[in-house]
Amino acid sequence: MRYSIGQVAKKLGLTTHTIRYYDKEGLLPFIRKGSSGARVFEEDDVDWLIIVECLKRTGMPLKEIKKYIQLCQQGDETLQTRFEMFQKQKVKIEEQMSTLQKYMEKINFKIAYYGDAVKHGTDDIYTRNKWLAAERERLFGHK
Amino acid sequence: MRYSIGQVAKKLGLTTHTIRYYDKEGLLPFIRKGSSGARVFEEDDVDWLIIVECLKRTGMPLKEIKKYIQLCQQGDETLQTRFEMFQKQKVKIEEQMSTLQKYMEKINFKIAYYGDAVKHGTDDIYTRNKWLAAERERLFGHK
DNA sequence: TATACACTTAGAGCCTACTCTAAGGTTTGC
DNA sequence: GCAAACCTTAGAGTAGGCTCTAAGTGTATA
Repeated sequence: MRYSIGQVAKKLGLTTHTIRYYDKEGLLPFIRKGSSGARVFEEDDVDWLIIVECLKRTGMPLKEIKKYIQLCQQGDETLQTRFEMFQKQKVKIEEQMSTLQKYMEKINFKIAYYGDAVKHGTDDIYTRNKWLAAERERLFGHK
Repeated sequence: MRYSIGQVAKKLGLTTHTIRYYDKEGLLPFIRKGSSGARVFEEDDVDWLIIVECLKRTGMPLKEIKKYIQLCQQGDETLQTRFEMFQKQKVKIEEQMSTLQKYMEKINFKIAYYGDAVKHGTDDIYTRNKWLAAERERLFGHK
């Protein structure tokens, strides 16, 4: 199966502009053009774009994704490097998840706080921001 | 306890430039200035900045954070709105976590793939990208 | 008193990642 | 054979979020 840029864009939730931009930036080096000059996406190219999306959405800058592509193009000598790259990315994702978890606790505190405040019709200065005060004390090391 | 902009920056892992930028953008409307014109951070102001960081790091644009501040300044009538704002932010974080989880699966697949490839010293085209092929088929609806 | 190191402002510059426009070529269906 | 709906390029513009500079003021220590 072969796909046009528009079909791929639609399926992956990107715009055709964005995909062409990625191509211009060297992120899609394997794409061929048909006789009319239009990009033809083979299944492998779609798989590739899915990986680009995955790396981008987990916080890897396009420049670094490009480096990965260059590693791929250099052949089997870079397999170990590529392996390590994905291991690092995994650690990065784990960090992001635990960071999100940490922020979730603050948000939950705020929800509890505003839940109370809404119930009483006003901010309760006595219970206000207990969690935050604890966090500030942790950062600054005193009460 | 009172803090200078430099002390706060160091503790929160921001630069003084960034904090001044936030102030300029209206994100720190409560900060007072000392006799020499320097910003004086009270404990409440630090707590406030911690919340700004929390919202920003969980993907809220500075503009929207500013709207929250404006709600805070409008008093008790906006308590319900603020409550809902944090509830929405919680949902957003949950979505981010499940998205990360989804991408983590792809990364794990790639790690397994490269683990194999490193072991054999070359890409194995037979097992290559099985997961990705499945994903592509899911998106495009055929084999 | 000198020197270092804070702090201040206004405003320019930068980076990433798009996003869009203009002008045009190709393909598809009636 | 022509309109609609694709596709192409080069390149300009935009948004968000900093990041830095210049020029200056204030404070603290030797």
